[in-house]
Amino acid sequence: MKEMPLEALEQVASYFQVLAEPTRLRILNLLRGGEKNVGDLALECGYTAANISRHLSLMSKHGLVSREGRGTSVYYRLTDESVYALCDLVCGNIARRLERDSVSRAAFQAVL
Amino acid sequence: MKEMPLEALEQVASYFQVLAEPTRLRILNLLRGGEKNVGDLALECGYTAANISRHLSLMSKHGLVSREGRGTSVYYRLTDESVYALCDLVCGNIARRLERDSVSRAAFQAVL
DNA sequence: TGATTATTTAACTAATCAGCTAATTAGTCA
DNA sequence: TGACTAATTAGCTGATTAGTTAAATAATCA
Repeated sequence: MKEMPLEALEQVASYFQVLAEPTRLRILNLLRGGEKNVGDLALECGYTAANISRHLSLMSKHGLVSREGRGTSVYYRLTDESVYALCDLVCGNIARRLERDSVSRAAFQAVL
Repeated sequence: MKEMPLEALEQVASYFQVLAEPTRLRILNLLRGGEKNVGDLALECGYTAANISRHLSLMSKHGLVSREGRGTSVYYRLTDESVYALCDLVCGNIARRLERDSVSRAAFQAVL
């Protein structure tokens, strides 16, 4: 059994924190289709560009997305696809819990 | 590309939220060694039993840990080990980011 | 240069939450 | 039953943060 130093726990926790927000998950999902700029993401999410920009900035800081300015716009893309593996694991865990709790899985069948 | 319904995003986000806290990660790590009761976990973490109890209650609600009362004590154990797969993926992502940023990986080598 | 558009940052508000202490509940045993 | 121990819950405080609007910063083009 490894002893996790506090600093490592904090880094792992802050990474999970980035994923612990529906709007950021939505942005990541939108980026499955390829890079998009801030304004387009804001429109698709129905939030202000300022808000989306802050979400993207946080995700960029944690290395989930990469930034590239072209013209007056800034395009973001996924740094790598491993984030989807995380989400798939979580979806699996949630589905298993729902199954254990004998609750309808209908809401997640579309996702899995 | 799947369209994630908002409710699903919120459930995934709230699952990540459970993992986005150093004390809860520490508890999960302590439970690698097998079940423990609230008081022992509180001692090992250096927090009050009230605090640890609330963390355990949240994790139990999300199906990460299972509760079993024996005598006057309540023992918690991991529901399954899949949570460690999540943490390993995150550790890998953090390590890769540190590598990209040309920063020392020393802090994580003990963990990987 | 100035005008225009896109993004970022600053400052604010409301909501959430980790920690605490104190009170309450639950289980054991004399 | 009452005394005792363990766990949970209620209520509080300080810190964090997702959203907003407004101001500031880039980048292009006339």
